[in-house]
Amino acid sequence: MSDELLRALDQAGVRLTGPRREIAALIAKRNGHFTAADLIADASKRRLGVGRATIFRLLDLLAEQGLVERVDLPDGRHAYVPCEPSHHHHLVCVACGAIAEVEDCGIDAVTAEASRRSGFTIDSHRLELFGRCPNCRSAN
Amino acid sequence: MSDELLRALDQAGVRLTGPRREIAALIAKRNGHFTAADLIADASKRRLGVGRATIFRLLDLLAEQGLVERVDLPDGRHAYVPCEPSHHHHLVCVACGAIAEVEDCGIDAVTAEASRRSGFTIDSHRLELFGRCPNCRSAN
DNA sequence: GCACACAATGAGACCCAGTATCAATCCCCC
DNA sequence: GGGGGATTGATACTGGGTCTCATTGTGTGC
Ligand SMILES: [Zn+2]
Ligand SMILES: [Zn+2]
Ligand SMILES: [Zn+2]
Ligand SMILES: [Zn+2]
Repeated sequence: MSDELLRALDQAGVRLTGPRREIAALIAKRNGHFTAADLIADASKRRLGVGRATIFRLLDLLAEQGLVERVDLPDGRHAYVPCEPSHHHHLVCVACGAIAEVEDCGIDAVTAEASRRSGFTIDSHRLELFGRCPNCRSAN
Repeated sequence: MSDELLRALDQAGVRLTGPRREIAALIAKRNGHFTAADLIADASKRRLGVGRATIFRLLDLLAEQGLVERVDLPDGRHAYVPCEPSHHHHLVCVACGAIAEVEDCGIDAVTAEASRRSGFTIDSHRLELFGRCPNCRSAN
């Protein structure tokens, strides 16, 4: 479950403290995207004594390591998605929050063309796809 | 300058009030992206009596009409970009905030392929490109 | 041009995400 | 097992954005 996250953190030379283990477990138990507020609520519901600040700090750490990625939802909320530390994008179900990963984004051609026309150099890009997962589509 | 915004609002059946005209003028005077806080600062600097709430309300309205688009900066801030109400994306200079528009995003193929593999239906997408404009690149 | 119904405004309180601070505590390595 | 530096949590704080509501301003029909 959360072993994967913990192993990756350990590998990166991060101390595996009690609170971090507990938060990692909370993340592992979630599916789809989640917000910091979700984790804070989870933690308080289970009366783990972890503070808000610690949760934000761990999320920053995980994001740095690419183990989690920030997604900006269409409504402006900031959410996180657990993911592989390689370049890819996310397909977000707007109904239930389920996530699918898009491995090869294939927009290098798009960025190259945009760069040529505009004269900008392009350092990075962000692509998010929003729709409905198979479950939510049929449940409709 | 701001006539374009005002005309579009009028066309949409929105009341052209004094505060809205003033805020539209502030937006027209900006170039590149701006945040709500920027506009609030502008307004207070010129001692226009417009309230914070009015600025947020107009931004929502403009966004609804597609006259302005929300951009999530890499650092998580929410900014706005004045733009045409047609599908397109933005190329944002991370150094000075300059904006270029990418007319044809050309990622329909990407979304179609992602949809096929994942079983999701895709309603919308968001693509943002970050880099440096020609000025900032040479100024380096 | 005038009055009226109703949308819009602004002041302020309010809420929530995220950050800063700092003394107490905990890991990890020796 | 001990020591030193990283981590933690309580708390205060900031800043973005929303809500409320009494007051004002707009467009409209006459
Ligand atoms: Zn779904
Ligand atoms: Zn990509
Ligand atoms: Zn620039
Ligand atoms: Zn597009």
